[in-house]
Amino acid sequence: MLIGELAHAAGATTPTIRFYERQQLLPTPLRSGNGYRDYNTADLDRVRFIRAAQSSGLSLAEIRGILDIRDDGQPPCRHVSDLIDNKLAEVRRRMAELVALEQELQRLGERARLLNPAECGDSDICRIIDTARDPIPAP
Amino acid sequence: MLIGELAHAAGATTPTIRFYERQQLLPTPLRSGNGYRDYNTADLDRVRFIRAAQSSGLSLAEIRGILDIRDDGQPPCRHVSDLIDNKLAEVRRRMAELVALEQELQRLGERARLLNPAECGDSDICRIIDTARDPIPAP
DNA sequence: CTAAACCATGAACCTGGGTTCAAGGTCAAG
DNA sequence: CTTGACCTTGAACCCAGGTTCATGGTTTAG
Repeated sequence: MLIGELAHAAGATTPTIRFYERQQLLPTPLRSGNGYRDYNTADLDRVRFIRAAQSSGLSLAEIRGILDIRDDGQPPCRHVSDLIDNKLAEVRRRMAELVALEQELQRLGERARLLNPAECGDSDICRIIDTARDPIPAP
Repeated sequence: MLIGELAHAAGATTPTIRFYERQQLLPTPLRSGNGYRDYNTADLDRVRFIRAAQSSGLSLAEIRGILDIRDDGQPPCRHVSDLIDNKLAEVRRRMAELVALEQELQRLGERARLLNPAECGDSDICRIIDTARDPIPAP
């Protein structure tokens, strides 16, 4: 299989495959007589695995950790399971941050609606965002 | 005010203040006789504004947009209001992505619990993540 | 025979928001 | 008069996950 075929079949691009090789995510491939990389279905499975793991939020470094265990001849189940638990906790932390950010933005949006542009003096940069002189004129 | 005092008062570091200056977020400051940057309270307000806007999820480029309008003598209310609305939509998109990711990770976590490591052959990389040969042995 | 469509390599570049480094000037206290 | 804590500059570096570029070889269709 040529590199372009591999890339296409796995939903990646040719430079990305070479990049994965440099990052030790893919083994040094065989070469055809003309010097072209020659891939097999195991390589395709591997790239597909990388993309699947990536779409589950794993970083390339974490994926390499899994592949290294596999290449060592061991089942990576335990490691993967821990990785998933940690990632889930991380996703939940990030979601909590986004909820807080959403609330903050909603607060700012309401301020923007209550605030009369004509009342914005030159002394502040933006009374919507600036919380220093906080109070808003009573309606 | 010295740069270190400004940084400290605004909750930033000295290199960050210089960085903001390079990024045109802060005007070229006055210099004291010894060549030191000399800041006033308007500068402090400005840095505080930048930090407040950043903590509401605005990028430095967006913040510069607001400051440019201000420096132009106009009230940036309308622009800021739009920015906030867009940012809110973006945060909600990102949250939806994270919810999907959370579900995916939960699914993988359950798979990990159902899957018997002893059954993981050498033929796959990791049956928890790999969805190719999906079915899991009935309990 | 030539043009298109592949492939090869190494190196540089991108985003964002800074941090770190190297080499040197300034100023107050002890 | 020296030590330490400031300040100055430009340039390089960090993270991740690639993309882009320059230059050149190979193969296939017309």
